[in-house]
Amino acid sequence: MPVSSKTEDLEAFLTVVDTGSFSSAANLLNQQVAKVSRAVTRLEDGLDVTLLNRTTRRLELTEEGELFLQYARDGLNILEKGEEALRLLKRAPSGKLRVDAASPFVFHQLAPLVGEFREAFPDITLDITSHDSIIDLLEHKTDIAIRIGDLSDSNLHARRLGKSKLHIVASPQYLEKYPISEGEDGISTLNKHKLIGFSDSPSLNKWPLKQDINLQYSLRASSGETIRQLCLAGQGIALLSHFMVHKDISAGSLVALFRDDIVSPNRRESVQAVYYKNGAVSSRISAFLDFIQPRLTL
Amino acid sequence: MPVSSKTEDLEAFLTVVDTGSFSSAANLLNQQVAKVSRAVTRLEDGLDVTLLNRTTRRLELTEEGELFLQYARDGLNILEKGEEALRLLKRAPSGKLRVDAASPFVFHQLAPLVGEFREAFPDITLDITSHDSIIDLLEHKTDIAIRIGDLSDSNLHARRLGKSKLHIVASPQYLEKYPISEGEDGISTLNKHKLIGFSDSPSLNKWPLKQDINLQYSLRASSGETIRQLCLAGQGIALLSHFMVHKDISAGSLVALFRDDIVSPNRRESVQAVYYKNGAVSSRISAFLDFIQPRLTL
DNA sequence: AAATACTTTTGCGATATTTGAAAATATAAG
DNA sequence: CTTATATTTTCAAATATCGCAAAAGTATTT
Repeated sequence: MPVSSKTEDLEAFLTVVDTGSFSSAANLLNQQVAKVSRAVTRLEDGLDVTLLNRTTRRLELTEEGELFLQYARDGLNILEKGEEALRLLKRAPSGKLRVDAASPFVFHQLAPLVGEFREAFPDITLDITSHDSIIDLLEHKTDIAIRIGDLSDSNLHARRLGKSKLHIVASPQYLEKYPISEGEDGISTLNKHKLIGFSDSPSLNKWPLKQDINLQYSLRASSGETIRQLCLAGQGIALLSHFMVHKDISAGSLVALFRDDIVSPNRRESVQAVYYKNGAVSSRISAFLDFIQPRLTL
Repeated sequence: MPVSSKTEDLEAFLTVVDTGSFSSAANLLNQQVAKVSRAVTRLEDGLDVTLLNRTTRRLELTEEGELFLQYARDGLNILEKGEEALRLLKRAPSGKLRVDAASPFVFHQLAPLVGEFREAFPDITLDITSHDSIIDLLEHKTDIAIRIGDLSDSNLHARRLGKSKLHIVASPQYLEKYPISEGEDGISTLNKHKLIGFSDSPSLNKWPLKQDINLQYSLRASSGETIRQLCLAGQGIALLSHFMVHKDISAGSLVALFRDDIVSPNRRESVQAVYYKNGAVSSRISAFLDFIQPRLTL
């Protein structure tokens, strides 16, 4: 049997009992007296009992009212506690948070932030996973996936964390051995070089060049991190995201080839976080994203 | 802080969790799927939290949903128990029932029924009171007042129990000593007789005579029962309700004077029960009235 | 890829409920 | 009887809800 009483009406009933009158209850609830009156009447009609015997001067609980009052109080208190628990949960995020991202992103971006994040949110248990391909969030009980590049349509919510520039890089050692012109003409000589590409990822192998060149890779790897290592080891030229190589470039262990205006000027991969969201975003999720977004170097 | 969740929405949420899908929940609740969907969405919006991560194929409680589920279940269960308690209370009436009636009515009508009533409703504790004047039900915590004659307007509900004929009576001993003509002419001689009237009750002293005679009482009493005793003792002629004297008349200890057509033919006092009623009538009240009404001899 | 089968969500007109303000009604006190 | 105060009712306008159908999402099969 379903519960017929509405919480609003129960609330009104309890307040009337507590304050001893409809008008003071209305005052306390910041409502019209008429509304309170109607609420109690509706409650009584729904329950098919008289809860309060009332005149304009007096108010008395009937025996039925007395009986029901206890239940109404307890029931509402519990619901109220439930709502309060949710509010607390939002205020001080806690629980398990599973984040999935490509391993290079974890390695270069997420891992360095973990320590600080855990200090800020000690009640959140992080679980960082890396999968080769795009995963199903529900199936892997994953709260957030960080994806680079275009999203396939889905009913997930996405939040853009930023854009990462793409660099064409090689090590100084490689370049010393196999020099390449830094000018526009250098691009057309690319296929004469040792190029390193991604296994099974046509999109990542499409370099942002003005000229449409069908690049020939003499070396492939499935992980961007492997490709970076190969570059550092002087194995060739590769296209890698800024977030993976900016330190190497600063340190001089990798060199970024070509000026922006020679390759397609605005070639940037967008970095996005996707997550389920029906109503509000879980506090864990927003805490995490709010935390990392300003700290990322994309 | 008031509870924002509506019981209907909570109910939908719980059913969805229990059945594992919106459509089966809708089926169980005999509602449209759309309604269930909207209910859960409304709940989530109100709480500003995502309770269920759902696709068309899968359904999973979020951590927040898991947390809130417990409270929602408990809260609704308690409210449900409250409503069930009220239903039980109605089905098997119990508790205190305070009935007020004029003492003659108690004496002649109610008292003889008490035994049987208590057998039928062993959980009802009867408290029968008699007050001289019309009482305030709330003030005396009285559930039912039985009143004879016209009611003054009030916001009480009234239920007519029947009408009681009025008899002009005297004892055979009195009549032997002071004979009176049974015909129409006898009425005009009334003021030569010893008449017994009510103290302080003009209405009860207005006899239902065709002729408008200003009756002179040589004896008065405030209680109808006292007047009856005085009549039985041969102290004079009085006007009394059928319910008070029908046994005396049957037994021959009192004589009803004048035929109906000689006094005003339809002079009957209505006997009514009054009680507070906002929504439904308390089960005690209706049990009592349902019980006594067919058993009264008015 | 496209078709299919099933589930949830959304759009929308029709219907029902709720609302605020004022008027009406009820009660107790002067 | 009047007054002061409290509750209920009335009524039109604003909101919300409902049921249906269409749309969108998801996973499996063709």
